[in-house]
Amino acid sequence: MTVPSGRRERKKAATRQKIADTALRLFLERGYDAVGIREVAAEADVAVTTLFSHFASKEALVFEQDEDFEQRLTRAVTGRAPGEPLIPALRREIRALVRHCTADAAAPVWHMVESSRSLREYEESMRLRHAESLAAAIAADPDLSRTATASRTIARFVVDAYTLAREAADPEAAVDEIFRMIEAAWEVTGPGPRA
Amino acid sequence: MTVPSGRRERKKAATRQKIADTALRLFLERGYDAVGIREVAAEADVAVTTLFSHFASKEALVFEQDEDFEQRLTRAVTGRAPGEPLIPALRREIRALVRHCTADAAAPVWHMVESSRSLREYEESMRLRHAESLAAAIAADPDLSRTATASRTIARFVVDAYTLAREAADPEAAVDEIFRMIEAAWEVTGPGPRA
DNA sequence: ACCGTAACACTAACGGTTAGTTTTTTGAAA
DNA sequence: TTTCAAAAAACTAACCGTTAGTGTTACGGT
Repeated sequence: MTVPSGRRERKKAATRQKIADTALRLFLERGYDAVGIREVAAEADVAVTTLFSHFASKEALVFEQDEDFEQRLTRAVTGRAPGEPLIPALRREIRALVRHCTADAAAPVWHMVESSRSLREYEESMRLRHAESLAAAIAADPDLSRTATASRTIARFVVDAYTLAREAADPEAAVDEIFRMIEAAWEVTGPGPRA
Repeated sequence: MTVPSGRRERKKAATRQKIADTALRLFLERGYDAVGIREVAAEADVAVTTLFSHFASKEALVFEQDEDFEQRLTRAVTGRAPGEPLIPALRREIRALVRHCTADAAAPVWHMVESSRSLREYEESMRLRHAESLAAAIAADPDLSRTATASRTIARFVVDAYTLAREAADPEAAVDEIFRMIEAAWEVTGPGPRA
């Protein structure tokens, strides 16, 4: 009953994937802004309303699996080795994420994002949501016990690091440089009373 | 000839102001999302195309004088007293900006911004532009001589401080708390070779 | 075999935005 | 004053993303 037995879920997932694949292909072929929603829907052979039942907006077609990013950040906090300090764990994760998105395979997609104003804006507000999740994870960790403001601030800084490093000439070096700054900022926020 | 003699400029500015005033009034009266562009234009007695020749988007109607913010940030850097260190100057400016926008008079507008998704997103991407300007000002100051990455990072942090402090329970205290973190982050970025 | 419902389709519209074109206003030269 | 170029504004008509309203089909449990 509550476990719809397979076929429906698979068909739905297939439809979603077909839409996302078609969209990304068209966007890369002819440019994000030059391809309309009606066109994507037609090419994927679905109705426009169906497309919007799978994706909240045109931009969301491009950032299909953005929940990965959010989960990887929060898990870098909640799932780090016992006793491991926060900042190195986050640096490791950001490093991996930056390496992944500056890899050659991801280059065309990233170029597309940079070239469209609406995609850039969408990504930024997406990152802010991620920063809020990260802040919640940090604030919830009893080993850290920072103020709400300190948690939110560090979370923002970490997400900033991702965005800034990606755009730097040497992304890996930029991650290190920015994380030295984040580390220092974190140090001056002493743990609260019952550390 | 190349100096259009007054009246034209004044009339243009008056039209712009009338549009902005009308828009803000309607937005506050009935809600940002509930008021359409065609309605604003009709009430201001201008054509829709005229409205869009003065403002790039509906959201821009609300953040009419956002260049103030940008200029105040960059001038806090370029116009600070000789020998005055960067971070205190920026903290002072951010303090003033936060105080200004959390004042009672600004409360209705700010509430409106918070209640609309598109306004929130617009503001965030606006702040990023401001951060880039600030980064340029920092990078251009020979007394500071930091790397491009360090400049951009600190600029982001400072703009983050504004956004985060505004939302904090005690905005003034939050500015101080966040700026202690920023100060520490700044310290670890030693000045370059010819300091 | 039957029914509830999840997935999808279709039509039609709404609201922001822009292109294309034409009219009015303005500043200054002739 | 008349004239003229250009700026400002108007008007029309659309484009595009998005949503509401309303069926229709395909599943899955009973």
